Amino acid sequence: MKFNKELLKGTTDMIVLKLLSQQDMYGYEIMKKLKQKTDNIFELREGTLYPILHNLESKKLITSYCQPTESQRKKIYYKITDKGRKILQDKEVEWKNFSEGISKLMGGIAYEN
Amino acid sequence: MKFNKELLKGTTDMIVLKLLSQQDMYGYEIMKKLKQKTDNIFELREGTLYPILHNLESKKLITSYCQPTESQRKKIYYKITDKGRKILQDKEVEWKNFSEGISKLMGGIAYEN
DNA sequence: ATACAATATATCGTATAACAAAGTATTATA
DNA sequence: TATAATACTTTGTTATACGATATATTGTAT
Repeated sequence: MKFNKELLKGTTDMIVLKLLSQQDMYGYEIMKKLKQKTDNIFELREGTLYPILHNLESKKLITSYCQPTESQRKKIYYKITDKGRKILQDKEVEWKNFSEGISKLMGGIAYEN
Repeated sequence: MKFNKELLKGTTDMIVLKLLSQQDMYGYEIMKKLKQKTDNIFELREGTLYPILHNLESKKLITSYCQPTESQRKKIYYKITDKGRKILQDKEVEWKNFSEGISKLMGGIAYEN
């Protein structure tokens, strides 16, 4: 990643919920999709993503199911819930407030006090 | 504050350096200035700010001095160094990359995959 | 005059969260 | 047939913001 990983804190739930709001996905797919969508700028590692998914599920913001398949490979699909979409909206507003605040601070003209 | 405090992580050094790039200030003044400049949206508490100032000073990004005064009150003024200004620029670029990445993800149109 | 709020700095313990690393197992490829 | 990629899990580490508490000075209200 091209930035301090600390910056990511507080945004991961929003990112995962957003991706799942567009389509159901399994964990590994989310990792790949995030990298691909952001030209490798954003990345969530296994040790970060899977605990997040378990946590979101425990809060009923997403649900999981196993796609019926002929292979032995375990794939756990996740689907965003109505509650999840609501929380996603809240988090988007929160992010907007925060990033606009930073912009105001950082983009501020030198003479303003 | 009107947002998840986790969002602040990774941005505090940048914020403090930015404020000090505009004028020398003492700790308490920085706290007040930040609140005032952002209409109470942003806030750094003592337990956050003072350790940050000590840390930035240990890294030579800021220096401190005591303004000569008739009062007994201890006020430690901080001044950004050339190194501090350089690091501030780096952090601003980092923030730009990060926030643009989030925008791309969150503002993305639903049909894009 | 006297209590209380605001100013000013400091530090310790706590909580959260992202990551690295290591582990297990399946499927595809060289 | 070994290796890489896929797929999920868990444990320990690290960074960092905060709450709480402490100390002391200065200003204000009763």
